[in-house]
Amino acid sequence: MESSDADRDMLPAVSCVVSTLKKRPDFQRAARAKRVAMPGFIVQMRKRAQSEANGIRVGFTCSKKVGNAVARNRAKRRLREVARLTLPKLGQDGADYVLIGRHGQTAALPFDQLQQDFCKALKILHGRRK
RNA sequence: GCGGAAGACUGGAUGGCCGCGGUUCUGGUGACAGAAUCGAGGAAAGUCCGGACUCCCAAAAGCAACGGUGCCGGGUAACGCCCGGGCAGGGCAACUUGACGGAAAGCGCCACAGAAAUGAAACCACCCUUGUGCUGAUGGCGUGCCAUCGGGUUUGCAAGGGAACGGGUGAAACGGUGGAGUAAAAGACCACCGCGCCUUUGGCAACAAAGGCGGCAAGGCAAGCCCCACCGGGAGCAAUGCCAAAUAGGGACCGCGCGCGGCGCAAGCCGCAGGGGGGCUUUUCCCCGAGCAGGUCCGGGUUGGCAGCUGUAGCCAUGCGGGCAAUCGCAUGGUCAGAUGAAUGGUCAUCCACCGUCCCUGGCAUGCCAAGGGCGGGGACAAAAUCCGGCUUAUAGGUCUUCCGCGCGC
Repeated sequence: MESSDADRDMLPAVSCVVSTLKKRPDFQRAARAKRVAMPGFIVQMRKRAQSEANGIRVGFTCSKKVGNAVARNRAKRRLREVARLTLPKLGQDGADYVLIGRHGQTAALPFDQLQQDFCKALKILHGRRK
């Protein structure tokens, strides 16, 4: 019982490991792809070629427009938490996601709304790709 | 009690759920999993000074240039920092502010105004002398002019001289006030004050006090150049070292070739000359040119990883001792982030500060204060990036200590 539950949770997690984007060229490629704007953030999504990497990859960007270092760190942490809770269930394998923070709203909006907005944004992106 | 001065501290708390980065241990061939433990600040900020550390310039000394500092003494690894003192401003006081060396080394500037802006000179006014207008007497005649002699008390003009007190200008005018003096006056003279010099005393010193002398000759700006004293080579952890990948424009050696002289068959060696080596000089020392059709070896930029990377000029806690203090010495114990698209959190609940508003109670100088309750808002400035010592700037609110002035009571 427990083991089967664990297996069901583990199997997709193994095939869809969520890793972090670290290279500047990856961000630049994602910036040219499709994007959806929400009140708290902007989401970009790019379908990778198969040879590049495995699993879901996600990156976070908060420019100086967001504020000083404290404000940028807080915005980035909330975006990271949203992605961590949502992407393993709803993300598509082989895609790069980039979340961009916005001045004020990313740190101020209620956390529930941020999550709902992210689900909505993913639905729009995935629907458009078909 | 009110008002003020100086200094120190704090920078929300607790809990639930879900996460992140080191280190150690356990399991596993390994990817990894689990457990334990640690995980931002007083400014982590600005990157403004001083160092440690690393590499580069061939080394040392001197000079020049450039940059910095600038009362004195102490502290420190060092500083432009800190402490104590002096001097000068501010404050009734506690206390506080200060690019605070040199203006008789030199250059430059000081607008406007004013007579004059620095070896002084003299516009108005003042005083003296002389002449004259003027005026008196005598004489002449063309009766209001001329000549001669005299006067200057008052007044006008001119010339020469005295003096630099007064006026006026200015930020500033070759000391200030008073006296005596004179034709009028002036440090020309006298007293006190200021200034300069000398001596003595106190102090390690900056400096202060006292006494004497000089008669005053010496305006400000050095944050304009400058002079004097002291300090400083440059770049910075994206330093620097190592490994791997992928590839050429690079380098070294060999070969051909190569200033002069000597030795030698030759290879080569020695000497001299020349050139190069941080701005210059000296000394010491090092290197040897240009070219290629070749051969062999090494390997740059770039990307990734590892080291540097956190343990010490330490820091923290407690105690003792020296010192007015900054701080120093000793003893014991502890040792506390090391990320790199960058961890140290996300979210929810309750509480504690704080703000706004409403209700009720009390006080009175009738719109304020104090206590209680309800509702709403809501956490200051700001996050390590090689590491230390400082400075500067930002900071909601709260806490504590010492001191000063005023009022009241004893």
